[in-house]
Amino acid sequence: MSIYVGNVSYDATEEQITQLFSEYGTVSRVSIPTDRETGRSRGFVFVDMESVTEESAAIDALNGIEWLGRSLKVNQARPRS
DNA sequence: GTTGAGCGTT
Repeated sequence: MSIYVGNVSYDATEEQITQLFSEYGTVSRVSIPTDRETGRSRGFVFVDMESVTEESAAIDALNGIEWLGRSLKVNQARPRS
């Protein structure tokens, strides 16, 4: 069970993501995939929490909010291919 | 600037 967060600012850090999501539960993992060539954030992150209840709460609360100047798109993550 | 890795031949 993990959360996908799209449209995230390139300036966002794991720590900032953790703090944001910790408001709604315990963050067990944060992943910010970076572009292999440029080393830059790709503009989205993945967050895992300790229970589906917490994840649902976080998705519900954070989807669509403005954060670091960007409008977050928070969804249930798709499985990695 | 919207879904994570790896470079492996079952």
